[in-house]
Amino acid sequence: MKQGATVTRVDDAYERLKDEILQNRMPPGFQAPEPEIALRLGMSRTPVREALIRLEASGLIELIPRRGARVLPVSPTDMREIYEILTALEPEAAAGLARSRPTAEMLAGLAEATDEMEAALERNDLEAWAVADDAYHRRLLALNENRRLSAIVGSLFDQAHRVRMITLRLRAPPTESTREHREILHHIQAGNVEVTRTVFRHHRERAARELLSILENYRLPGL
Amino acid sequence: MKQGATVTRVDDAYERLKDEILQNRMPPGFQAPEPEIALRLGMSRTPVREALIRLEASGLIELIPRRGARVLPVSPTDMREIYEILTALEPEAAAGLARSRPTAEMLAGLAEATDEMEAALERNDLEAWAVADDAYHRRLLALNENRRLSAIVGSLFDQAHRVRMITLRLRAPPTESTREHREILHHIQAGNVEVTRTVFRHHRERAARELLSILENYRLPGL
DNA sequence: GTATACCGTAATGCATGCATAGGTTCGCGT
DNA sequence: ACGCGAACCTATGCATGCATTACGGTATAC
Repeated sequence: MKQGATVTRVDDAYERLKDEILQNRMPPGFQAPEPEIALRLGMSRTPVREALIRLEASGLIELIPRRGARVLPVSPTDMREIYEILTALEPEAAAGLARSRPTAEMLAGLAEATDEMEAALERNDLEAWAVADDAYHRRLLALNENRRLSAIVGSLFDQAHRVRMITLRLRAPPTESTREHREILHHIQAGNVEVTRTVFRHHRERAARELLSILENYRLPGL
Repeated sequence: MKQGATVTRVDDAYERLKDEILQNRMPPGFQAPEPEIALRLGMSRTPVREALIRLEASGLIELIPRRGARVLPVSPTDMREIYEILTALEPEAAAGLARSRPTAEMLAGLAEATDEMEAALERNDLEAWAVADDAYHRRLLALNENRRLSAIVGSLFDQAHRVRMITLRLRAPPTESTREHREILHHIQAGNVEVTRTVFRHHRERAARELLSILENYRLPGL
C-alpha cells in the first residue's frame, strides 16, 4: 500500500494544514516559520513550502517573507466580498442545475441533506445543522457541470467556514434558512430555472445580511 | 538596485511563463519537463517548480506527473464555463461601481479606453481594439473594491485571452460591443445601478453567444 | 510482422546544503 | 533608565543531490 492514489507529501501537507485551519486548530493570526511546520508534519521543508504556496493561492494563508506562514483572519469586509460573489454565483449554479432537469436519483444527496437540516433544526442541533447545510451547498455544486464555478465557490466556502461556524450560535435558529433550502430543492426538481435563481439569490442575500449584522453587533473584527 | 520590490526568481519565472502562454509563444498543448524550463529560464528547478504550481492554480497549465508541465488548451466547453461565470460576476462588479458613485476622475481610465475602442474601430485596427477592450474591462475591475472578485475575473480573463485574440479576426467588426461599452460607462457615471447590471449582462451574453458560435462554425475544438 | 519483456534513460518528489538578509537581542553609551 | 548599534541567529530563496519509478526503445519470441 504505498502507491495507489500516489499520496504525495505535498498533498498530505496541504490537506492536513487546510484541515487544521478550517477546524480552527490553527486559528487566524497563527504564524509559524516553514521549518517549524515541516517538523510538525514530519517532512522536509520542500513539500511544506509547496503546500503553503497552494494554501496561499486558496486564500487561507499569507506567506510573509521572513516571518513564515500566517493564517489569514477573515474580516467583515472579507465576508462581504465572499458573500457578494456567492450571491452572484450560487444562484447561477442552481439555475443551471434546474435547467438540466436532473433525475430524482441525482438529487438524492440534496434531498437527504435537506432532511437532515430539518431534523437537526427540530432537535436544536446546530452542529449537525451546519454540517447538513454545508453538505447541501457542496452537493449542489458537485452536480453542476461548470467545474470552474464549483472550484471558485468551493474555495469561498472554505474561506468563510470558520466564521460561519463561530456565528452559528450567535444567530437565531435557522428556521427560515432551512425552509428556503427545501424550497430551492423543489424548484430545481420542477425545472423552474428562473424561480430557482431568484429564490436562491434571496437566500444568499438574507444570509449575508444576517451574518454581517452579527459581525457588527458582536464587534467581531476578524475571525 | 538589488532589493526594492525584491523580484524573486519564482516571481520572475511566473511572469515570464505566463507571458509566454498568453502571447501564444508557448501554445496550448505545449509540454516540457521541469529541467528544460529551468534551463530556458536560467535558474534551477526549485523556483521553476514553485512558479509552475502557481500557474497550475491559475488554470493556465497542468502538471502531469512524469510528463512535465503542459499548457492547457481552452475548449469551447471551457469558454462556456468562463463566460458563464463572467456573465454572473462582471455585471455585479459594474453595478457595485455604479453604486459607489465614482468621480469623473476615477472613471478617466474607462473613458479613455472607450475612446480608444471607438478610434480603433474607426480605423479598423482590431489589434488596438482588443487592447482597449482588455484595458476597459481590467480598469473596471481595478475600480471595484471587491478584491476577490477582481482576482477571480482577472484570472478568467487570462484563461480566455488566447481564444479571444484568435477569434478576433473571425468575427464581424465589434461595432455593437463598442457601443455597449460606451453605454455602460454612461450608466456607471449616472449611478444607475440596476441598468448598469442589466446592460452589462446583455453585453456578456451577446459576447458569449458570438464567441461560441464562432468556435462552433470554425470547428475550433481547443485553442 | 506483431506482441512482449527487459533495460536504459530521465523526470519527479523530496531532502539537504548554503549564502543572504532580516529580525532580535544584548550590550554599550549617554 | 533609556536609546542606539552591532553581532548573532535564523528563515528564506535557491541550488543541488539522490532514490524511485515511469516511459520509451530495443531485442526477442511467437
